[in-house]
Amino acid sequence: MIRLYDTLSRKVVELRLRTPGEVSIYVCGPTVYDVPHLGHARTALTYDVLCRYLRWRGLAVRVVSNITDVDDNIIARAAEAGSTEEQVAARFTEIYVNEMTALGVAEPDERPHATGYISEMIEFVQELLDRGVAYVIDGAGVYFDVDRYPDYGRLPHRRPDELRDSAGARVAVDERKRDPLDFALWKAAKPGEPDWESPWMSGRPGWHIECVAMSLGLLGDGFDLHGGGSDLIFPHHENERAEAEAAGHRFAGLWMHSAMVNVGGEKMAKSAGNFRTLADVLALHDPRSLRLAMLQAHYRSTMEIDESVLAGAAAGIGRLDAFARRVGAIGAVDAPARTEDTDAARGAFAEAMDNDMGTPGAVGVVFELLRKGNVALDRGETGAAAAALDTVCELGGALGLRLGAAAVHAEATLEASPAGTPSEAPAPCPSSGAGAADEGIQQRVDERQAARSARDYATADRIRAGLADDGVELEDTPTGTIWRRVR
RNA sequence: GCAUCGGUGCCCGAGCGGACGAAGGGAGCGGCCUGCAAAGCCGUCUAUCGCGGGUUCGAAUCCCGCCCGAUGCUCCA
Repeated sequence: MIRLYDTLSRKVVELRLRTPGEVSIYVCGPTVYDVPHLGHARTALTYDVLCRYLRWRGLAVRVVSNITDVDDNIIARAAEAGSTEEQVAARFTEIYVNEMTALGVAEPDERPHATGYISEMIEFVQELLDRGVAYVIDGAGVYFDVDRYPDYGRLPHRRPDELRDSAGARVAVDERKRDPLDFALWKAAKPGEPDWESPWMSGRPGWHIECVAMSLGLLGDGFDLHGGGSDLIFPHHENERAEAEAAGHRFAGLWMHSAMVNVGGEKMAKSAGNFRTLADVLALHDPRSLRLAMLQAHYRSTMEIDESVLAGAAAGIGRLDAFARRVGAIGAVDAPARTEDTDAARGAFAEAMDNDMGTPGAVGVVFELLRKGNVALDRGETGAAAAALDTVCELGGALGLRLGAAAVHAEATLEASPAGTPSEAPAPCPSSGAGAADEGIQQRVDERQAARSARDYATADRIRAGLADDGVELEDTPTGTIWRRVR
């Protein structure tokens, strides 16, 4: 039974599916007016891991994640850059998608753009107007009438009067609104702003209606799970919920929110001067290191990211890869499909993940199995080691961690038996092989081996040092020397 | 101010009434293995679980108070 924390009920509840075996998920994507930062990475990674795990559990997952490409920030950005809103949105959408791909975040099944759903939004606003839960203010926009939705405030767990007290505290309230809490479904366009025709006035959609139209439009009423960053709980998600339900639609079955990333003890934000772009991190680190670092914290706890955290995770990735190399170096062996250790690991892994996506525990399980695999290898129990590697790869894969991304070169594996043997590592695991450019290196490795055999360690060490200068690292194993590029 | 979440070893970070004699990762140190490295293994630093009360046969886990921090109430992932 898969259980997740539901923001609405504030409880860890069973994930109930609208259709058995199929999970429908909507994740709020970015507003594309700037480059992605670590917070976007954490949110994307959280739901990427959720989907991968659900698929590993045998469920069919359909995930929709939008791109908000009409918004005040985009308009402001276009104005200051002297370009159009379309250009700004297109540029940052491309960057976002590229960086998510680099991060290893799987493409959602659908990535709708808000601008592609304007007519659906207009219909939806009309539906709300027809039901009398929205009203038009001439020249300003169409507003949702919060008083007509008695459940308002349940998601953020605030009573409307509490919310009302702070509404307008920092934002000027249009006094023509019936209630300060009322929010825009449709905004009248100011001169020069992008706009669409509507039955009320030319303008553009409000933020919340965009997600309602896209989620309900693509996934249908009562889809299973709605996710996003915790900073979206209010007002965005609450307003989405109000709009959808007030229009008579059953909305999300479960609300999931991932926590924020802090830098230097504070929420990362441009205004705090601690803004870290994803590109900055990706330029310095293996994307898997960022993923591991985030996996090692629970998705609901605020986490701190700094160089030491990243470096620590990088070392962990190094161990994972080293294990794959060691096992790879022994070549093909008869590996049992399962052992006591792999069965136990699978069980513990699922147990951790089923319990509100306990990735830190799940990662712990993977590392424990890795250690057992290494012990088996040290003992010469190659079958058990290979079985452990298979499972480490499989479980790592369910978390989006691929092993052995760096090329590994080993004579032993070059001579290994044909593909398809039982011990052959599954797809995400390392494959080896030497390209033409590597022949020179292999030759030097062979020369060093010859020197070692002749006990001419001075020569052997000189060759090794030379290779190190060229960015090639060696590891002597019982089955031969393996080498890899470290830069 | 109101609300929510959190304070666990040198660092990150799980656990959330009994299997905790507190996972896992990282850093340091010692040992084993290795011609030497690398990789690996073992050990260690390494835990009065923010402070003070209480409930309980039993509390890191529940309750009360206090201190500290972050977040939300505002565009925000």
